[in-house]
Amino acid sequence: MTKTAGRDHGARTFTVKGQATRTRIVKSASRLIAEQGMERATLEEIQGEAGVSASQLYHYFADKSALILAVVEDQTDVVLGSHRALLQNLDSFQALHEWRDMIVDSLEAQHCVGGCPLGSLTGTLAESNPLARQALKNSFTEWERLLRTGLNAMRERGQLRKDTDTEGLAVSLLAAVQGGLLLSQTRRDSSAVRIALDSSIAYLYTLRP
Amino acid sequence: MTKTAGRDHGARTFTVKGQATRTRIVKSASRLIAEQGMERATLEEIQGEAGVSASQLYHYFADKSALILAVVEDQTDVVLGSHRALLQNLDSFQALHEWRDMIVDSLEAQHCVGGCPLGSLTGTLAESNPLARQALKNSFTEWERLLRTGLNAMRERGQLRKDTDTEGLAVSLLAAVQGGLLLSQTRRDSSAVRIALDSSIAYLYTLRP
DNA sequence: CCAAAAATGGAGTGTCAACTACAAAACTGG
DNA sequence: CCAGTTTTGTAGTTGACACTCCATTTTTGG
Repeated sequence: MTKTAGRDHGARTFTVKGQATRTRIVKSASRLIAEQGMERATLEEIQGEAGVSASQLYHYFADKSALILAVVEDQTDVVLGSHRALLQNLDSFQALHEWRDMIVDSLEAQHCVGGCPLGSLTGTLAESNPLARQALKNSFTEWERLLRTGLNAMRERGQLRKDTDTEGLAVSLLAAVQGGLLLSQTRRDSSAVRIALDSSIAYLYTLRP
Repeated sequence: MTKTAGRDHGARTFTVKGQATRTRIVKSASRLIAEQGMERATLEEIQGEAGVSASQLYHYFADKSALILAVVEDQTDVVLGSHRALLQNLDSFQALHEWRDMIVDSLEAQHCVGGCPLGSLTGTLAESNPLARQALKNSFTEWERLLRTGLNAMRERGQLRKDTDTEGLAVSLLAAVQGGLLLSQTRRDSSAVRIALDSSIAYLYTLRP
């Protein structure tokens, strides 16, 4: 008979209070990692930020890399959530510009610190945490799918030529977002991502029927 | 009278042998960091890779962050060096395609591991090491300048319209490189960066006179 | 060739962060 | 209301890793 309390991290059963605590930990970890990088975001600091003790942290996560995985999932939900709203009814170039503004505005809201949460996590985790890399790969694939779906809708509505390669364009747009955010993060200036997106959109204009 | 041997890391004087050792350390550090990320690349491991002792490492570098700064400089030289050759005589769209191939080929040569050394370093250091961020910012600025100069040359040669915004395009191209490499690194598949660059170049084609 | 400086060897130390042990408190469900 | 379970507190332990000390060897420059 196994004592199932404490560190059974297989398929856990949490109370509402427990879920709240778990969420608080993940959100705190996400915030600290985005704001000051993985190295400086120690578990102790995360505990302080979340207002929990070490035992609580290990009650909800097997180890640090499990927490990191939860952070990747959380940031994926946050980022893709904000994009989904705008990309699901991508019916015009106007909507595309609004999408660009959302990206630029949200970067400026954090004063260009952190860049894209998913992009930054990739930089730190891609070569050190295979599970996280896989999760990030899936996140980017889904993001790309959102873009492709939106572009397909525009194409169906006759705003892009029928032979438009929406698959390739989705990758290009995502690359422009990521590259632009990386440059803007480095420079603490949102102009890079704005310019990169404007170029990508300008290219789309040339693909009108 | 100060004993200037050992850990005087202000303005050092090295013998050729010393320089060689220092270089060996930096190269080993660059390699390990690129291949397995900052966290897993401990100083001990770097010592092993370079075949030096701890005292040697601290003979040449004040501390780890000084070594990291040297790594940023080293990778900047390596990356920009390979681009300079191709961008300095950017005289045609053909040359632009060769530039794209160089990027794709060099990523494939390392099996898509590490992505862009500078981009990955940014992901890990931007929010934890202000000096490194500044150095990376300068590196990207110089990279952008190389691109702009190349595009200017193309414009002068009449391959781009006279009113072409080479400044913005340079940023866009750099973003496409960085974003594409990030996605390719995550997927271990070079197609993303190839597609991103092809789109950017396709846009340039629309800017011919 | 010989001092002075530079380069290296080897064996540490201190700190910090991830992780644990164990028990008490607070819930939950019947 | 009570047994079982989940949640939390306190006080550790451990190991790794950045960094140091000092002696010794090698090199340099005059």
